[in-house]
Amino acid sequence: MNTSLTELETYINSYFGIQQVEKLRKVSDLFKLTTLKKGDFFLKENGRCDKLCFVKNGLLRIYILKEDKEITQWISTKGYFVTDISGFMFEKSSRWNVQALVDTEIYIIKRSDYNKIESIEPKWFDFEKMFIVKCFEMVENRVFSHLSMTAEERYNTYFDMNNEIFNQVPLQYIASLLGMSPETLSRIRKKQLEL
Amino acid sequence: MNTSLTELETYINSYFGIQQVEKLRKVSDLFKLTTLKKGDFFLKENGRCDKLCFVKNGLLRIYILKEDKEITQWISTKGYFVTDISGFMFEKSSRWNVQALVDTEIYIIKRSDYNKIESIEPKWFDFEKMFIVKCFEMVENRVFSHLSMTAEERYNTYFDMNNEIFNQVPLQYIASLLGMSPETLSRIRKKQLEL
DNA sequence: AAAATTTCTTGATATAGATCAAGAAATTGA
DNA sequence: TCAATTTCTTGATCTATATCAAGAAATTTT
Repeated sequence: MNTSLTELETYINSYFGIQQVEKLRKVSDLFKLTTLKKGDFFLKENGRCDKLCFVKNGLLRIYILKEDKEITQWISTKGYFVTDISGFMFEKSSRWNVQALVDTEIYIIKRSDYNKIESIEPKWFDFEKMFIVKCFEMVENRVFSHLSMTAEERYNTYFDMNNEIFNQVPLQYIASLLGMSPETLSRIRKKQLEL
Repeated sequence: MNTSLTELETYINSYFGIQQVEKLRKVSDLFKLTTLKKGDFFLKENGRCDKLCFVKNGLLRIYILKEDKEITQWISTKGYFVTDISGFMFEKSSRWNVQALVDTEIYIIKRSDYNKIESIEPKWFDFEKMFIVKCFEMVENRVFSHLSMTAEERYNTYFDMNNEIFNQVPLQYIASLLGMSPETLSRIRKKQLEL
């Protein structure tokens, strides 16, 4: 592997395992760079879900409206692949809203182009499967954190992995994603400062 | 599709989408029927994880020991496929314990045989991917339930989908899986009876 | 840069759910 | 079938976290 890979190629390599430079180029050419302004949506609840994106920079919030409350399921930073995976894979409409929290650059691939990848890389199915399994594992860990940790422990774990977003994102969203109220998050953070 | 399919074939058909009777027979022949006595383990934490099983009847509990407490991640009933998915796929050791809660009949497939399926059914990768995506969706829903529901709401949702296991399983395990104490579960159930 | 809006913090209070303890009920096993 | 063990229930109490409210701080808009 030489060093002339683009950022996107590097991520495709590391997430999906494609090795050959030529294939990486062909696959990454299927992605189109787009800019979302703060507040713009990549996906809307119940809307079409025929694309996947990769965050080049900026922040995307995945959330849903439930009984007049916004529940933030996740916040994706630079380097994440984002879509409503089951909407995308099963050609259903999106369950989630995906909205830019700040001006955000994303590489978008349409489903029709996504489906071409297997002809570029025959091992694609295998790579893709492994990728989805990793996603599964990550979500499974989140369930586990709710079965076995306090709010403060969940905060600490999340903070250790994601500290760079705390000065960019309204904390209320992080509170929601961690399953606690904004006030509780605020108090936990205060307590941590005092130590 | 005729009606002479075995139970296992029927499940493989409905979970993975394989249609042809001949292929279903070949795939299901890779599974070996085994009986676990109550208390026997299918997988052990940190043990080998080179097999997947399908529950013919009985109950398997997936759990982990954390700081002297058993955290029950899931209970699988008849019709579930069970393994430590990331251990199985990535050839790592198992993260979970999987133990029979009652005498349980399972069909076991070894990883080496599992890997033969793609030669029987060329579309296997696709079916398998869809299956994993469904698993992902299910776990994602569980996360969402912890972000947006009370203990009682989680109980109700779970009960509606799984009421048949409530008279077979120690309730403490169900409490753990729902992320609440046994006492809380007991009180919620009492309250529901009173309505 | 001031006004308007949104977000965050903090205190007071409420409450869901945890913990502890003990007896009741159910299950297992000799 | 009776004793031993495990599980469940219930009450009392405690605690983590939610809610409400109001002012402070930060951000956005004009």
